Amino acid sequence: MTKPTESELEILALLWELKEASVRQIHERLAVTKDTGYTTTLKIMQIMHAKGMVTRDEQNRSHIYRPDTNQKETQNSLLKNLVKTAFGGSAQNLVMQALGQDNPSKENLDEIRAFLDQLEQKKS
Amino acid sequence: MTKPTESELEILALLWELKEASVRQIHERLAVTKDTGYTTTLKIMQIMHAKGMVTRDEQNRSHIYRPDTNQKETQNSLLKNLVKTAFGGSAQNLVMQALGQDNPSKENLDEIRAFLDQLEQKKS
DNA sequence: GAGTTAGTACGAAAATAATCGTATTAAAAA
DNA sequence: TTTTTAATACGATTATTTTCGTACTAACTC
Repeated sequence: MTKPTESELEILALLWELKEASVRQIHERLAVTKDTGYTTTLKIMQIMHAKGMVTRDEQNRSHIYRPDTNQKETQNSLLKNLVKTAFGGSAQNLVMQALGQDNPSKENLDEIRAFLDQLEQKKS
Repeated sequence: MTKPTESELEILALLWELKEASVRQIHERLAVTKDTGYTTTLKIMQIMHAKGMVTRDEQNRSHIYRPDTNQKETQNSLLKNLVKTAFGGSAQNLVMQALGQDNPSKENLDEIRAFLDQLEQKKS
């Protein structure tokens, strides 16, 4: 599992969200926040396809792409890398930093608490 | 504040940890896990210096480098970026994923709970 | 003092990633 | 049927990052 580049990751995240999409759809989402040409998006998606990160349905003229990269695995590997390189190896440090920055709602907080309880259950 | 590259980040993290270090020291730490030449490490640290990410004491023949990049700010910006690109914008998602992967101890869990309570306090 | 070692400086090459222009063509519209 | 539109393919350029070789020199050793 090779690490996606920054651009690839942006596209992958959209595919995870949308389940499937054409180049045009992806491009329009990207274009909201990023000033990039259509053929650039196309090219990157073609590269992703060549790398096996996505599959595509070529039945129709407009190809439909689907992610073929495990979301959780990829996220974990990125997290692991970030913990290692930027947080001196401490995942807890990262977690607190992320929480502190996010300003979560009461509901979010409770949800995280529930999640913590659940983790603790598993340990026994 | 420009985003450090992957290699720069590795070095920066070591400097955050050590407070100060020579190129040799950094290189020896890096060499444990990474197969890279001494002058490569040197060059990257020179670039970091040129960018103002680190300061250095040139009094002695062997220069001593110190981080001149805010650790928390850098971490936050990296987190924010990761949340955006890989976690569909949900910091909570990232937090849970990180926790689930980390398998934290009872003590860690309690510490995080305390931190959550503290966050909630601040809101009122 | 001569030679060796261990540093820095720095240009340039190599590797990787991102961008875009142009050719081609299928499908839709006129 | 002709024209226009919208899609893919893909080479080539540009930008960025990493790597390394070589020159130079201060300090240490003999």
